[in-house]
Amino acid sequence: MKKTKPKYNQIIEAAVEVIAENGYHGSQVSKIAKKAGVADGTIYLYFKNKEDILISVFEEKMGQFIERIIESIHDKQSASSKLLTLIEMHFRQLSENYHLAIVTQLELRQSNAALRLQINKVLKPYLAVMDDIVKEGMSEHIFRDNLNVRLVRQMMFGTLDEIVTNWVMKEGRYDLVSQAPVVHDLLTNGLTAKS
Amino acid sequence: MKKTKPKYNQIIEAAVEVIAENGYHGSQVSKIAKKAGVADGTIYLYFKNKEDILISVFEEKMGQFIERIIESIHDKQSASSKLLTLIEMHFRQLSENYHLAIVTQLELRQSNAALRLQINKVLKPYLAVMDDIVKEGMSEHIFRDNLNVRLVRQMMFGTLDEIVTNWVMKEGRYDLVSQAPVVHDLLTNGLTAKS
Amino acid sequence: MKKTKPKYNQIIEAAVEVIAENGYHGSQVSKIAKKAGVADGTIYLYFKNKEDILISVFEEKMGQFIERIIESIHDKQSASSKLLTLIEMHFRQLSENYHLAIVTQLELRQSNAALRLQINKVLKPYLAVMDDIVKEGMSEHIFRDNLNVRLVRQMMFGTLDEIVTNWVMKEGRYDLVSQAPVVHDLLTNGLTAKS
Amino acid sequence: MKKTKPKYNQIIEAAVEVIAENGYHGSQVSKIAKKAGVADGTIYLYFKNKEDILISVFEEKMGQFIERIIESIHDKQSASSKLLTLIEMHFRQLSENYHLAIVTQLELRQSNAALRLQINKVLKPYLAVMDDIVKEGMSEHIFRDNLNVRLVRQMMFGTLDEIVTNWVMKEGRYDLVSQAPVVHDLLTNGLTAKS
DNA sequence: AATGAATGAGGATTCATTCAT
DNA sequence: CATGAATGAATCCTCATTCAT
Repeated sequence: MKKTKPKYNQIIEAAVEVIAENGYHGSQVSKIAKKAGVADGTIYLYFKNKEDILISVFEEKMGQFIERIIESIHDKQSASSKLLTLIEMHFRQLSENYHLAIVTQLELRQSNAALRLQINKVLKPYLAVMDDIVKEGMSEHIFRDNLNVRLVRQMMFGTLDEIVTNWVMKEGRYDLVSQAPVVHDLLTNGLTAKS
Repeated sequence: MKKTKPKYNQIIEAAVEVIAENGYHGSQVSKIAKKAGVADGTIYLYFKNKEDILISVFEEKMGQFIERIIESIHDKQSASSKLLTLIEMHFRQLSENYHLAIVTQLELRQSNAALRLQINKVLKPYLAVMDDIVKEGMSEHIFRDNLNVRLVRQMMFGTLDEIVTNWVMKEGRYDLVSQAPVVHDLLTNGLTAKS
Repeated sequence: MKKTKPKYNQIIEAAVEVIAENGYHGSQVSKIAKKAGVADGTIYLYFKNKEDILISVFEEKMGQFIERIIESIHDKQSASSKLLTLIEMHFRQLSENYHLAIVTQLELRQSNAALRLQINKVLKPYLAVMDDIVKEGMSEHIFRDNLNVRLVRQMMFGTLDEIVTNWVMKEGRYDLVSQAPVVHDLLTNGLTAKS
Repeated sequence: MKKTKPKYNQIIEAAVEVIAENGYHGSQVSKIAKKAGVADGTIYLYFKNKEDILISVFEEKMGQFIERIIESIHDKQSASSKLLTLIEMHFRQLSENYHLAIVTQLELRQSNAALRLQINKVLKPYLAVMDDIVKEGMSEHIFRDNLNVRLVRQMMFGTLDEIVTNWVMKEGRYDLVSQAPVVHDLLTNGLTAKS
């Protein structure tokens, strides 16, 4: 049976809340400790340093984020429906966790180069999922067979990321999930009018 | 006639270089002053505070950036060729100014929420140009007539931004400008195979 | 009958090693506990606090140190030969226990004033032995009869201490014990040429 | 004309007082700054870090200390009278500056290995003066001609150092300078009764 | 206009000690 | 007796900004 590490999770959850509320630079370790209900020093029994808290937050949360997306698209039949599901899940998960959305879209980007390298490493599996969908669509002949996978994936990720960031900066005042089909349509069919 | 304000420009140019070389957090006001060849205190005769330097850097540089794009697309006939030109110019200008690319794609994003609001304000005219192209394409019936302009523009900007950021993080080791036609094709035609 | 208290001695020995290897300020209680093979908390079943460990180290080690010197000089006939033996034993014991020498000559001196008062108390019997030799020499008329015992003892101890400290700082790269006769000669006959 | 660097000297003097009063570990940078009448940050315009303050205190004070001794013995005729003067000056200077005596005899020894290396470097010229006196005495045939200079110097320095340390620990309750002739006599003539 | 010496607020981290088990 | 997870106080240094010259 897996040990639950309650303190570790308390600190992770507290960090998300504190960063979302106070911003990256306003999030002192003592503030996170207080919110987590532990002593300052206890933080350092579970994390190497402050940066390690942030990396761990991202790893834990993105790990779940990606797992759920993989699960959801698993039983979808076509690359196209997989893409739609991915977009929906991407929007839904961040919609349903506004604090996390603030942290991933705004605050975590204020980190330094070293931390961003770690973040990119965590993102890799997600980008690989996108790559797989593109490749699958190509072999299914649903997508064009001469696509530059890297560029397509950058379009996909860049589009989703920018849309969520705008939504967060508008303080989540409109519905994000309902836009998934439109985004899916734009990505698959482009701007051009059908002749 | 506009005064040339040589010190002002010296400081702006110094700031771009210092930030590109030392990163956002390694760029102390004293370092910028030294590179600009002025005393620390002189900075505060031209800028309200450190944040004001950064905003001004972005305003000056993005101002030129956008102006040149507007100029370039001015004589293009169709929305589609305007979009291609915009993509080319976006890639070309950042390709040709690697220091600026580092600053806009990586370092300036480490700033706090307040600064990023300012940055978004500066970006507005650029986003408006994109919106206009989309609208023009719709009225020309080159693009579909039921496009959600905001979402399309977020797809466009997100795509370009993500592609340039990846290029910067790969240290500019491949050619960016030559990818413009492919990106244009992806945005206009999407992923789907032509029937 | 005295109980052997194995843990107590384990901790004392571990402390000497840890301090010699890591320096006074690099010797955390947890490090000593680990080397001794006990839990951190166990330390506090045998010692009042960290300072108490250090005092005890000094008491135990200096106790043996002094005992052996007293034993060695016991059967010597004259004050002069007692002095020679004391010098030899002082040098020999620290020579043969380099770790202890580092601790007594360098590391323990980094302690605070309170701890040093304790250390001086432990040294008292050793200084008394020196005083006795001086007094004996005076009553034997081997030494001058008007000596200021305190000053003489400070000269003796200061000389031996400085010589050993220099030797430790030179990392024990030369033989210490063989210098005992010269030091004995200097102390007894001084610098002056015989007429 | 030499610039007086008033702030630098203020900080040095403040450091001696603060360390003498509060001990090495009780001397926070902020306490030194306050006593010197400057802001905390000003300290760092003149010193690299806290350790650098301590090294500088020792350099400045020992520099003067040694200079005055060299000056005083300059016109003395024999090695023996030079030695007497050196002892007197050593005792006098520390007698007259009790704060400095506390710092050099007790507090500075609590420093780490790195700092002690620096201290030894500063002491070198003083030890060289002692060496010169011994050599001079040997060539004058006032001292024995087969003396081990290093050992003699260690005896001299160790003796003076131990005597001053004892005096400081007895809180300066007796006169130190008046003991110089006795110490001089002990060093030159040793313990042995004249036949 | 220009200088640059001086300011002083602010925070991550360590480690001796405790106490529930 | 023994454990070791948890505690929380305590401090050096940086750097944006000011202001007397």
